[in-house]
Amino acid sequence: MTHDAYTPHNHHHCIDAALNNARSLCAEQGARLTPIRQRVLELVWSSHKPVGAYDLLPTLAAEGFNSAPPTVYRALDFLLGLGLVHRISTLNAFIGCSQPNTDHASCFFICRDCGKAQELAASEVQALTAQVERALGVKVEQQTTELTGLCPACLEQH
Amino acid sequence: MTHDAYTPHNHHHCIDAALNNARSLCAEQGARLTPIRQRVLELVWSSHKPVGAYDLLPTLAAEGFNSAPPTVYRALDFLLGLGLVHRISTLNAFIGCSQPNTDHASCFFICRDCGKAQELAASEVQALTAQVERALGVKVEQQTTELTGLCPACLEQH
DNA sequence: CGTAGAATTGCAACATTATAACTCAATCCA
DNA sequence: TGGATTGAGTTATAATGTTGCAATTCTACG
Ligand SMILES: [Zn+2]
Ligand SMILES: [Zn+2]
Ligand SMILES: [Zn+2]
Ligand SMILES: [Zn+2]
Repeated sequence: MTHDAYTPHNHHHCIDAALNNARSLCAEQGARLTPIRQRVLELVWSSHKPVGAYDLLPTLAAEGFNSAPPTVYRALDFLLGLGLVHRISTLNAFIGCSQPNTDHASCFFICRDCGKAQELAASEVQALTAQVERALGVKVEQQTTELTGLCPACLEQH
Repeated sequence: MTHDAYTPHNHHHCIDAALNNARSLCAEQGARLTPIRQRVLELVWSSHKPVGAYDLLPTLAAEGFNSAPPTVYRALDFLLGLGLVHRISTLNAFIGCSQPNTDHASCFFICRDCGKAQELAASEVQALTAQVERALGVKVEQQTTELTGLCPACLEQH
């Protein structure tokens, strides 16, 4: 975790890193990072706040891309498949993955005030998987955790 | 946890227990368990599978209840507020809470094959909250975890 | 009782999120 | 080159969830 969403930083670095990750991952997997897919990834990474699919449409339209829902959802599905973005189910929104090269559960803390989300590589998340498999005799294939509350900055303002 | 969703059992006991819990909780809090609220709770508890809001409409209509979306969503909101049901965000669905008297995070394992969901009172879930608060300096107010995979029975069939 | 205030419900319209079905264009590979 | 595969354009529609307001029912209090 290089940049914390709640710590001021030059966010262009986040975007650049995300694009570089995407390019190398696509090259590696023989997947095509087409203009629209790349642009959608950039837009998702334009902040640390989860963004809705429909939020992207106006920007894409203004830039001359096709901007019908299927276009965006297809791009998002592609990015989800490669693990470059995560879906935040409680918000019906999407956010860039900050560790796209590792197989990991989707685990985020989301500030209910400023909306910024921080991905977590919590060891307890892995422990949870193991415990559930043991307790229930099941096989866990996917795991999403969404924590909501107040980030450090928003805590101070209250 | 009296009944495991993946263990055969007389499910009427689950429904009865849920209704009794609801009645006493409502009495305690001065909340009104109106016919439609009670019926929605029963229907949510009619199986161990999360149920969509719109799935309830036809049944309610057939029983003479008003069956417009707001009716169901209001009943569900009421039940959510009392902690009698949980929302499964990844499925846009609702399921009865199996421990409605305790303040707890929403944590479920959901079988992707048979659809049955089991609520979990995992200690790791609590540990996760604490770890995140420590690591990020945030205040966690809410937490939902959804694990997907195969339950014991469906594991055998594969 | 009887009535004011609050909570609940009925109802119509609408908003948001996501997908289906079919077409055509671009790219890849033999 | 030619055929297969993949990606994108287009239109329509499905699925999920909300707003606003009027009508009704319940509750509390005198
Ligand atoms: Zn950043
Ligand atoms: Zn914040
Ligand atoms: Zn049961
Ligand atoms: Zn519960």
